[in-house]
Amino acid sequence: MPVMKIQARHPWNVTPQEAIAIQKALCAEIITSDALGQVHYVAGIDVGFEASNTITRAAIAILSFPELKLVDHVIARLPTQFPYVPGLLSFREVPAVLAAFEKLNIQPDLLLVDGQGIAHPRRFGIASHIGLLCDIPAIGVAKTRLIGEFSEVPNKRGAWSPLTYKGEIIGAVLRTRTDINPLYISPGHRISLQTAIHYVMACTTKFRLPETTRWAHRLASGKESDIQRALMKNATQKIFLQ
DNA sequence: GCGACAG
DNA sequence: ATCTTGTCGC
Repeated sequence: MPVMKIQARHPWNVTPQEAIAIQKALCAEIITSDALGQVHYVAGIDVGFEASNTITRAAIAILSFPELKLVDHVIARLPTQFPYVPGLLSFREVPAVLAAFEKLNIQPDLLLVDGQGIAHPRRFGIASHIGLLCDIPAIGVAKTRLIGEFSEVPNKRGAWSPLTYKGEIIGAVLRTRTDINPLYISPGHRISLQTAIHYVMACTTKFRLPETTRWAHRLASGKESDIQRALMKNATQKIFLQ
């Protein structure tokens, strides 16, 4: 039974120029201090494409926190209607993400989104956009850099270097594993950089990417066989305890 | 003008 | 993002 309904705040069938204007207007509402409660459920959000990019597929995986067990997952498919333009990623991917949100049976307390938060030319990356529209604390977790400068990160799990842009700290280059390339973390909405780093580390176990992201990625890739197995295993344990 | 450029 | 097998290394 769906538990979320997202209010439309602006159109999506817009020109790149209009999209930039929307970003500039909405970025004023982004909160980069901690405005979150207890975290019981963390969501991983990822997007993939099908049929020569004509279909956008969004996946959301909900994990219990801090156990990181998969407790819910949804997939939504929508026709793609915006091109990939660096800086305007959310206008291509978010419509499908919102459709997925409306299918969720559990409301997440924190979102880990593939892509940037405020580490964006207009401080309004996809994690900020999703966090604001859903009014849920959100963190941008990107595998590569969009903007900003940084110095080399110490080669040790948990170490990080500030990501700066025009004299401001907009994020962190975070080493989630020793000897592995770092991730680019930035607040999306209703969370500080320090707290964002804390939750990303808490969601990362033995791989480079957080478990939330890994589940969402598997879902967005279409390989659902082991996902169903994990859900069944979980359900079976619940029944066993009753 | 030239280079950079999340997914 | 996506097209895709084997393969190098811990």
